[in-house]
Amino acid sequence: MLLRMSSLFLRTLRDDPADAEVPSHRLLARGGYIRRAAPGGFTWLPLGWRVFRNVERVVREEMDAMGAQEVHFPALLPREPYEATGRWTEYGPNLFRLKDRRGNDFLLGPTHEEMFTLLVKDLYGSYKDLPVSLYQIQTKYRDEARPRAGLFRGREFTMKDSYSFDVDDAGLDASYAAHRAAYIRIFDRLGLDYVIVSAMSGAMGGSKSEEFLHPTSIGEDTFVRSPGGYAANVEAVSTVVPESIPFDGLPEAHVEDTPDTPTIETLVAAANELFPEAGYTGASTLKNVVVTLVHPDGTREPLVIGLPGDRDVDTKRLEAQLAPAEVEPFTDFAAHPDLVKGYIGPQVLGAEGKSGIRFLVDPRVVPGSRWITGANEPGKHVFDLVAGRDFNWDGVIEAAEVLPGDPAPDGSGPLELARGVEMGHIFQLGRKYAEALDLKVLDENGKLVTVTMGSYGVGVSRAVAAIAESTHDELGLVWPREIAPADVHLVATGKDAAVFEAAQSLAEELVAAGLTVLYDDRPKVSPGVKFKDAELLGMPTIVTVGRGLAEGVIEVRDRATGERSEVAVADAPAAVLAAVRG
RNA sequence: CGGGGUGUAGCGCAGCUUGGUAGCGCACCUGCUUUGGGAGCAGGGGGCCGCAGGUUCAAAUCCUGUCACCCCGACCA
Repeated sequence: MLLRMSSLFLRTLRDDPADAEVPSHRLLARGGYIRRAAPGGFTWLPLGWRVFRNVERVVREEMDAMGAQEVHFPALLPREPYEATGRWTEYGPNLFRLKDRRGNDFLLGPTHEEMFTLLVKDLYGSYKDLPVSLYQIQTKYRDEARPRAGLFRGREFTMKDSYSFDVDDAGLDASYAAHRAAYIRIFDRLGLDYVIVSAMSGAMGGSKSEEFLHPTSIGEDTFVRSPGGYAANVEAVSTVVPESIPFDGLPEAHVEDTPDTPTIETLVAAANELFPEAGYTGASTLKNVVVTLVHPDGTREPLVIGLPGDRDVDTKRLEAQLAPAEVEPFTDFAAHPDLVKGYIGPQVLGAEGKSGIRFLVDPRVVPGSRWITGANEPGKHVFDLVAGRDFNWDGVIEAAEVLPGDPAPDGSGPLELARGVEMGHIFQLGRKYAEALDLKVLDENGKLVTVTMGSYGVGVSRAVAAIAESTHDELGLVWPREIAPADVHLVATGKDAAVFEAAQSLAEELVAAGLTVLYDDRPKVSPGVKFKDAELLGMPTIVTVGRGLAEGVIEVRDRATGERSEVAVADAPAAVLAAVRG
């Protein structure tokens, strides 16, 4: 394949687009790879589309290799299947909903669990048909509140999604493992750094879920890792629970005046003034955070979270625990006189308490632990309030923020926090969708059994952005060979006809050998412009035919390392092929 | 969802305070010169000044609304 710059549909920009913040977005726009077409939607230009298809090809090859079969659904889907699983409403405002001319409801698919489940139900009915894994590479639509960072978070994007169908849990484990291995191969081939982290498992009851995160400072997900190899999404981190303490010998609770202590800092200062020998810290206090739970059916319920005062509630962790309910700030103190703003204490909380308000505590609140907390009276706090003796709770919740240095739950050392972007997600769905949509097969005894499923996704368009983000340098893009839009960027400089003839014949030889060559054959363009463009566009090998030709040499340069060498014209094709094929 | 900022040619920006012919650089076209690190000179084409209302003899400019984009925040008991 020969791409001639003189006729390629391409215009590079000298200045960064003002709305592009992250490097990948800036460089992809400047290099003429993508063009913004709508809020959260991009047009792929010829070079960009070549990169996109290369990523897609890697994904497709690995999915095929693991035995998954490719299908293709419409993006425009009817309401009914999504109604059956509750997601028509549960998905909320992120779902693009529309009506046809007769007034029937449709949606633009944000993900396709329902459709795959129904497809298998349509065609298969026996355990002998299973296992089967199906996938598609599809345009997905999510009405994001705030599309961001170019291709990283759009409202239209491309995802490879696959679904496994098995008759039993052992089968699901095998399908899950096969996908996991395929994903490792995919991200290795794409040249993307990744960390496999355990994702939410709690709320879905033991089902397994892992995310492939690409570590980057612009990432939207926070994850943790330990020196001993533990890695998890911050939402999935479980707290190391301290030992319970016997009540014997613990002091009695006592109420103290603590005026003007609206924050934990001021409260700790006041406490240490009252009892200088105690050495109180934020972790000695129990703060009781009120939120409003909004259930999917619209009912609202106040909920109090009790947690050590040195930690804030992590909204993402909280919501992950409470899903599908959503959390909103609590404002309605007027309707709940038992809640004394700023001085809420657990004595009035819980199903058994005076207020009857549900009270969940952090796992660190174990029986026998002693706390300074609100006395349910303005200006007063209670000290030495003992959990399990002086107050009780309705349950335990992992809602406190995870802090650097917290112990890893598997004992592998202190945790560090890092940011990442989700590139892939593998998930044991279990029987949720199969049950909702009644996907059953006959087993070997002729009995109907519900199929168990997994769902697995890779962000294809996002991977393009992540690769650009992770490999660029100050001059421009630096594509890994596997996904570069061309193998070689061949630059002809000067105005000498001999240069263009030599470059042309080299280009033809390389193309004949199977390479894709991006040939800068533009006449009357100065060398500086051509070199800058070559660096911006980021082909892995840059070959220059120019002033060296008089001495019978051309220059071969590696975009990533900057290494350059001169080779004799006659040896050039072989030298370039060697560089490209490593 | 809240706060702040910005919308003027393909890209980057000025003009708006004080209403009166829409400008600059890059890119694009023509000619001449130049050709190893984003060339020079001369000439040229390209604008619903985000959109919709309003005020005015007259609106890019003032007012109202709306949409979009960018940034920050999302709870502090």
